[in-house]
Amino acid sequence: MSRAVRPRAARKSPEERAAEIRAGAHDVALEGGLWAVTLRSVAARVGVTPALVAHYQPNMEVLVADTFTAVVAAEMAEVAGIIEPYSSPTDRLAALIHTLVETGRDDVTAVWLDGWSLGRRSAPLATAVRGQMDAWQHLVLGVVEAGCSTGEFTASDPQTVAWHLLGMVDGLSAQGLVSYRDPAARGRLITDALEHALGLPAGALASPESAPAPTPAPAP
Amino acid sequence: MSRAVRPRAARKSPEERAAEIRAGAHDVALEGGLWAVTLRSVAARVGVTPALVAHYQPNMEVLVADTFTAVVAAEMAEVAGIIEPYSSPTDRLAALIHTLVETGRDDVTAVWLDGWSLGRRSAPLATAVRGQMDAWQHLVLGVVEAGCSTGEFTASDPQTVAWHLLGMVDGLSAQGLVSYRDPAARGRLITDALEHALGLPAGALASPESAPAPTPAPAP
DNA sequence: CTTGCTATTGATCGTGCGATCAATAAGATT
DNA sequence: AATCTTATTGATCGCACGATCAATAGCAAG
Repeated sequence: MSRAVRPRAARKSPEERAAEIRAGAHDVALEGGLWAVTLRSVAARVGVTPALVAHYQPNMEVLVADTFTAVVAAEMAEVAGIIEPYSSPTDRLAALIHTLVETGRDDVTAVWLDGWSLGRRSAPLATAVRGQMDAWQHLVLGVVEAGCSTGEFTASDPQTVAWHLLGMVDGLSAQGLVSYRDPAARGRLITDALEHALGLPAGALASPESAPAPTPAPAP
Repeated sequence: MSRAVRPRAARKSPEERAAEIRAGAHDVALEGGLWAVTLRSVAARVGVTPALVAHYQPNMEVLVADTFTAVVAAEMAEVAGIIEPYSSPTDRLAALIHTLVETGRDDVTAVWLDGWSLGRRSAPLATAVRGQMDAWQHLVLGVVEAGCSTGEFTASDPQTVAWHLLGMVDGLSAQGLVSYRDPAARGRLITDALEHALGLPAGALASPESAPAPTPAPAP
C-alpha cells in the first residue's frame, strides 16, 4: 500500500505553508466536523509533522475558529454565486432556499453545529460564529429588501423575515443530520412559511427552473 | 479542602447503583453536554471508580445515547407539566413557546446539539435523537390539533405547523448558545410566525399571565 | 463465626490530544 | 565552496480517553 514513512516535507515559504495548513484544516473540518480539526489530523492531511502545524498557529483554539470562518464564508460565497444570476428577488430567494436545504450540505451543517456547541467553551469560536451569522443575515436581508423594493414581497419587517428564514434553515438542517424527514419536505416547509410571511402566492418559491436567467458575460 | 483520596464506595444493589450512574450521567450531560459524558467524569460524579461505570454499561456509546434520551425526555415531561394547567390551547401554546425559548434552557439545548452532531457517528444516538424528535412533535401536535378542534386555530395542516414550530425552536435555540440576539426577541419571532400560521390575532401568543388557570387538585 | 457471593477496585494497556524545544537540513547569500 | 538563516523535524511531556481483568472486600446466608 502507501509507504509507511513520510518523506521530509519540502521547504516552503511561510506564507505558502500557512496557506496549506489552512486548506488542510478546511478539508478536515468538512470531512469530520470541527471536533476533528486537531494538530495531528491537519498535519497528516498536509503531509507534515504535528509540530509544524503547531509552529504556524498560536494554539488550536484559534485554528478551529479560523477554520470555521473559512468554511462558512466559502459556502456563503458559493451560494451567493449561485443565486446571483437570477434576475428577480423571488427567484433568488427560491434558489437560495433550494440550495441550502435540498442539495446535500451536511458537511457544512455539521460545522455549524460544532460551532454552536464548541462556541460555548471557546470565546474565539463564539465570536467567529456570531460574525458568520451576521454575514448570512446580511445576505438574506439583501434579497428580502430587494423584493420589497420591487413590490414582489410584502413584509413589514425584512429583518425579521430574514432571521425567520435562517432560523428555520438552521433548525431543519440540524434535524436533517440525523435523517429526520427528507430534504424535499424540509424545503417545502420553508417555502410555504416564507410565501406566507412575504405575501407571495402559493408555489412562488418552489424550485426555480434549473437554468438560471443567463446574464450575458462581459467579454474578457 | 476536600480530601484527596476517595473512600471506598458503599456496596449497593446493582439496580440502585445503575440508577446512580444514570443520574450521574444525566447531571454531567446537563453541565457539559454529551461530549462530557465519559467513563471518568461520570465515575467522579457518582463517587466511584471508572471501572465500575464500565462494568454497568456495555460501552459508552449506549450510555451516551441513553443519557440523551433521559435528559430530553425529562425536559419534555417538565414542559408538559408546565403547560398542562392552562385551559385553552392558545394559552398552552403560548406557555410552551415561552418556556422553551425564554427561560434559559441552554443546558438542554447543548445536549440536543451534541445529539445531532454526535448522531452522525453513533447509530444508537441517532436513533435516540429521532425518537425524541418524534415525541416532541407528538406533544406539540396535540396542542395544535386541540386548538383546531375548538376553532381557536385555523390551520390546514397541523402536522406542518407543529414541525414549523419545532424547527424554529431548534434553530433559534442553537443560535442562542452563542448569545445571538436575546431570548425575548427569539420568543417574539416565534410567536409572530405562529400567530400568522394559525390565523390568530397579533399578540395572542404573547407570554401568558404568569398564574396558570388553577386546576383543582383531587384530594389525595 | 465461617463461608460464599459479588460489588467494587487498582493496575494496566493502547490510543490520541496539545504543546514545547533542541537538533537538523534545505535553500539563499556571499 | 563556505556560511548563514530558518523551515522542519523527532523526541518528549502530561493528560484524558475507553476498555479489560485479576484481586479485594463488604455483606448476607449458613
